[in-house]
Amino acid sequence: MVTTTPPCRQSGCPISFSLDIFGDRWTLLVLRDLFINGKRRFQELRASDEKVASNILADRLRRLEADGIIVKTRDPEDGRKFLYTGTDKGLALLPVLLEIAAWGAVHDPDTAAPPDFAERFFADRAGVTAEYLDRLRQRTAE
Amino acid sequence: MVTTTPPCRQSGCPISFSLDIFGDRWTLLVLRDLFINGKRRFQELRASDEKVASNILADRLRRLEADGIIVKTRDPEDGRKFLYTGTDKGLALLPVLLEIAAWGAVHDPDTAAPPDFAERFFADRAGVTAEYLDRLRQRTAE
DNA sequence: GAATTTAGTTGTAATATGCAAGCGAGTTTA
DNA sequence: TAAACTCGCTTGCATATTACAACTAAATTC
Repeated sequence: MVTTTPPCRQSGCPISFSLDIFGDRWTLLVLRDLFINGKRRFQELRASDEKVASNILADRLRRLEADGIIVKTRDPEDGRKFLYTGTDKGLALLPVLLEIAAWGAVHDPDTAAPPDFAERFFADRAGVTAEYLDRLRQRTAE
Repeated sequence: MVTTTPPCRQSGCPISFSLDIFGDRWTLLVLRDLFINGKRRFQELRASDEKVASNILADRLRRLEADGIIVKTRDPEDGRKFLYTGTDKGLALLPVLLEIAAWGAVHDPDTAAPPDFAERFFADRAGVTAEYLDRLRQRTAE
């Protein structure tokens, strides 16, 4: 079985604290799919380009819920499915995700990001972030 | 030996690209010590609160240099030592580090971050980032 | 030139991840 | 109402990564 115990480095450093939660190879990709790509269900998350293993995905979703970053609810339209939704604490990570995306867009010569994304983001971080947040809220309200 | 081959997920996603470079348990902590805590040498980096193993640290420094994020030079004052210094590409990650730090500072009840750090950062991201960058430049110019 | 410091490497054990197969609960079909 | 089908996982096992301790080569100091 996949462990659920965090590394627990506990040095008091806020970066160390954050990385104990999402400083691994998969967690931020899951949050990207949830918060930027608008995915909400297990199978949707599995279908990401990076092909996360189902046991790893299950483990990360469990941790994220335990850390209060997402909540898990049954899909009212199909009782087999669950919906994963970001909490306020989780959505507060959107600026982190976009900052990482902007750096990658600038430094990856083969990026698939929209051509003007990084430029727009650096010119108006708050505005672009709010834009992505609105888009997410619209989709999760459907 | 510790491998040096990156995961190479290559999906075109800028977040995935970035995480291939620093999406592991140690790389961002190394960059924190270099860019925020002003450390420059192997032993200084080893002495971090999180106690990174020497083989892991050596591997991460090697990768960061290969990815053009830091450069390694001999210390002119002591030929046994090397100095690790951020490139422009590397220093462009400072906003990522500070964004992560701000989130951690807000959500860690036991944070050791300065009490007003997150508040100041959210009020003026560019200003606070420039402040940290100046502080770093001063120290590396010594 | 002997002792010390620095920046690592090497071997081995522990831990995390990747992959394929399977399973139980809920849903659809007949 | 029962069989077949989804969905969200779990399990077992192989591989990859990390942790820990000991050791080494090069440069410096005494």
